[in-house]
Amino acid sequence: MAEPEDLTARARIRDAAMQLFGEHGFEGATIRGIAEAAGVSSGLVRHHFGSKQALLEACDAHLVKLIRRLNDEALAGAGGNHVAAARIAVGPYQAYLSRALVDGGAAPLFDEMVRLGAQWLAAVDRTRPDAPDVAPEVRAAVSTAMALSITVLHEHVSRAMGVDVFSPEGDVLLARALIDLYSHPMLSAEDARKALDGIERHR
Amino acid sequence: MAEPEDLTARARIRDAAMQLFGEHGFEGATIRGIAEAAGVSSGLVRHHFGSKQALLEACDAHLVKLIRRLNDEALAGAGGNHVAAARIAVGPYQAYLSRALVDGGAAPLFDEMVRLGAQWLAAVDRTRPDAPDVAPEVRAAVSTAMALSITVLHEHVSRAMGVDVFSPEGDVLLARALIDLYSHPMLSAEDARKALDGIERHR
DNA sequence: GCTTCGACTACACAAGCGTATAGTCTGCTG
DNA sequence: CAGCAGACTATACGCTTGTGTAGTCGAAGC
Repeated sequence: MAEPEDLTARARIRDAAMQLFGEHGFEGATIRGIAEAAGVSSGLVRHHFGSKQALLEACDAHLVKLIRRLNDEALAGAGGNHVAAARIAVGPYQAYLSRALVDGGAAPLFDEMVRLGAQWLAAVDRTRPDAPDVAPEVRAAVSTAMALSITVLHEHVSRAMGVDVFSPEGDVLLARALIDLYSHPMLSAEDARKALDGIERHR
Repeated sequence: MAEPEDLTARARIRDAAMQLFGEHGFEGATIRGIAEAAGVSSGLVRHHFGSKQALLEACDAHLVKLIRRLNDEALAGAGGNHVAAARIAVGPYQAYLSRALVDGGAAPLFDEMVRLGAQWLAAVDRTRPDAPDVAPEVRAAVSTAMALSITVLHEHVSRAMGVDVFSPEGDVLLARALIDLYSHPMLSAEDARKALDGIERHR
């Protein structure tokens, strides 16, 4: 990322807003605080973005653009390893992503990730012996949420793991844990059948 | 749950606070709004809880007590089916749970869920052929986060699934999706080995 | 050289916030 | 009956908030 002093004031305000929105939430962050963090007057924030709500929307749009670019890069580069997808490095914007998802502002972003996940799922399904029990988009929705959970709950995951998941050591440990979890089914075939029977009986 | 008019004013205030904190976040919710939702004056909120911060802490404590009770019931009743654990029905408090987790207030709650998950994981490990690659507490942390992701991101999961995950139909669909996902490894043994080699090489 | 326009600041304003205080009402205790 | 404690309300006080307005400054265009 560029040095702060190299960015235009508009970009500096947006970056500061994403950090403070992520830290304190939309209501918790103040225009004056954002302006100070960006090194400008509070009036300039209004001059460039019009209102606090519009500033938030600009941040959302910026995040979508950013993630889309990261997605394209990852798709072109790593060849679509989905273990990496669970460790999305949105750099300094993780907190903002979490807030946006919980506040409900990141809906288009989530939907796009589901679309990407469904694509990959369809590829895996072709090499699968038994027919899946539920529609691909449903499984894609659930596994997308699970992939995002590491980012959204990174604070708690880090505390429970004893290492910051976004540090180099934490990243390696997390990757190994994900590989282990993803390569070992938590339910045996008979357990799955029993669980399904339980659902049918329950209805 | 009891009817609102049967509860003491203190309990009504706490319930209203949990709903509004969950809906609008800590800063977004107002004491006056909470008081109105509870049908009392704003002064009474202060009389019972002292401050907004203390009210939040009382809500956190109430949630911990509530989840602990639900956990005990589920453990005693269903026999420890962990598919059910991913569909924690915290009733009308789902939104509050999500906020608390993202705001960082629900740390003890998350930790307790990890402890419970680790316990169950240890049981599964005993019937596992190969030795796990990473420590149980790490895997427990990751799978706890994944289990919670459905609740935290329920809005997005529901939208992507086309059904509200907390409705009866959505619950069944979600359960079947989880059983399918949990009984089919996303990574084959060789894929896992390749991924692990990739990590080693990368270091 | 004068005008124009956009970046930018300083200051003012009304509204809403959490908090504080004074007081009322009710039921219990001696 | 008096006294008191606790639930509860009404109202007020600073303070911060988002927003609005007036004005400065510097560069580009004619």
